[in-house]
Parts: sequence; C-alpha cells; structure tokens
Amino acid sequence: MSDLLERLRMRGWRLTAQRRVVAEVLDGDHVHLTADEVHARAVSRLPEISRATVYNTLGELVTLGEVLEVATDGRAKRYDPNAHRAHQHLICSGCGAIRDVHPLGDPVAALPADQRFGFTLSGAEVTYRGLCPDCR
Amino acid sequence: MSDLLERLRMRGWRLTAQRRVVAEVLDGDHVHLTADEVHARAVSRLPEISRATVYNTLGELVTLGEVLEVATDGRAKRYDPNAHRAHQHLICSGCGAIRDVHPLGDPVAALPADQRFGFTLSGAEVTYRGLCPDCR
DNA sequence: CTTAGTGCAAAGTGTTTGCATAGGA
DNA sequence: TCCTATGCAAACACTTTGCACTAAG
Repeated sequence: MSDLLERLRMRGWRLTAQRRVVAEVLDGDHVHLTADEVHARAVSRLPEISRATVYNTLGELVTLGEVLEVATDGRAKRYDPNAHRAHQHLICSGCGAIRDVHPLGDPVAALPADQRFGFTLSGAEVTYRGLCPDCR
Repeated sequence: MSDLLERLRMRGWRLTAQRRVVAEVLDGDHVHLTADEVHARAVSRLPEISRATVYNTLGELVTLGEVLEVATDGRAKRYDPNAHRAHQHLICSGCGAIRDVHPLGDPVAALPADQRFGFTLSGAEVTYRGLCPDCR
C-alpha cells in the first residue's frame, strides 16, 4: 500500500506531517471520503491539522492528477485515490455506498461519430445506480 | 413544445404563475440550466419570483421525476427537462457546454455479473468528456 | 535562509427553511 | 373557503481565501 505517498515523493512533492496524514487517510481501495471525513480521520492522527489545509491538499492532489473528485450528486464531493487505474463507480441508491467497478470494453467506444458533435473525446465516467444487498 | 407543462397539468399539479414560468424556462432540448440561471430567466418574465420558489419548484420537479438533476462536478447542479427520454451527456472540458447524446447499447449491460457485488442495478449515467469544436 | 505550507477566521457559493401572507381550486 | 405555494430573510452546508507564522529543503 501507500503507492500514493510513494508517487508523491517521487514527484518532488514537499512533504509535511499534514500532507502525509492526508495521503495516508486516502490510501486504499474503495475509499471515497468527503473532505470532512478526511479531516476527521486526519485529526485523530494529527490533532492540530486544520480543515483549510485538508481542502488545500485535496485540491492539490486533484490538480496533480493523483486523486479523483467524484460528484456523487449528494451534498459533498468525495475523493478517490485510484486516479491511476481506470474504473467506474457503482452507487447504492439506499445508503450511498460506493464500490469501484470495471465494466467490459471502453465506454467511449459506445458513442457513435454522429453523436460526437465535433468534440474530441478524452474519456467517459460511468455511474451505475442500484441497491446493495443490505438495502434490498 | 411544452410537453412538460402538459404533463404536469395532467398530473394535477397546482399551477401558479411562478411554476408555469419555471416550467417554460426549462422546456426544450439541450437545456441544462443551473438554479440561478433558471431564476434569472424566470425573473425576466415574472419580476417578483423569488429564488426560494425556484429552488422549491425545481426540487419538486425532480421528485416528480419530470426533471433530472445533473451534477456536472463544477459548482452548481444543472437541471435537465428530458427525464422522460433516456440520454447521456457530453461535456466540454473547456467551456462547460453540455450536449445530450445517445450512445449505442445499454450501458448497464457492460457491467459483468462479478462486478455487481450483489447490487440490483437500476440504471447508469454516462458523462463523456472532451473538447468542443470552439475550444479545440 | 528562502520559499512554500499551515492555521485561523472570515468571506463566498449554492441551497434550504420558518413563518406570515397571498392566491389557486 | 381552505389549503398550498410564495416571498423574504435568515440559517445552513460546503469550500475558498487573506494573512501572519512556521517549518521543509
């Protein structure tokens, strides 16, 4: 684990206690925390970390392309550390749980030329909706 | 046009000047306005309409299933009046323009059984990203 | 030593709500 | 008439920013 910290170090990211804690909290599979949840977990390891720093750090990680912002259309954005591995999301309409999933084929291929309106496509995000076993 | 108003009337929706104006503003293809844009356009037809009423009305239309909420992951949510006709979105990474598109096949079919984690799928939203002719 | 990161608190957005009043059915 | 929708303003949730201070490299 901690590919994330590894990669950041290699990119010459200035490492501070706060940043390390944020990266550690985010690390893992099927992790999709809100900024506030990241802050809460960070505080338990480093009590003096401020919300602003968490927001700033998350924003930076997104800009660096190391973390993905997921707008789940509920209230707050969620942050996904698996920016490097292509995947899509499956969200439970009941409890809001999120799983990373890997559909067959490239979603982009499903959009025919006459539906591209002259756009140059760079990718596609797919959000599957359904009910998880617990909510059903 | 104005299928929307038509349908609402038939569902026994209490019709007021404010609600009619909101429905009229939303009507059409490739319409994806933010709540604030809806309010701005509504004001030009009915100066005394309030922001709260626009929000309440939009929320209601979403609950009724007549309008779709689209979280484009920029700041504000957008509202799409074509809830009745299945479609996906193509968004320009440059200017944020949104087009309704119709991909081939059912996106849900692309998710294999072993990637469904016991969920009962109800649908999928696809957001294609790219650059429009103007931004390229 | 220099520059960039941090904490704090305040300001910004976008959205929701409580309550008295107006107006549709 | 009755009951719901409206307007207003205040409350809210989430996020960003300005500034002085601290610490990494």
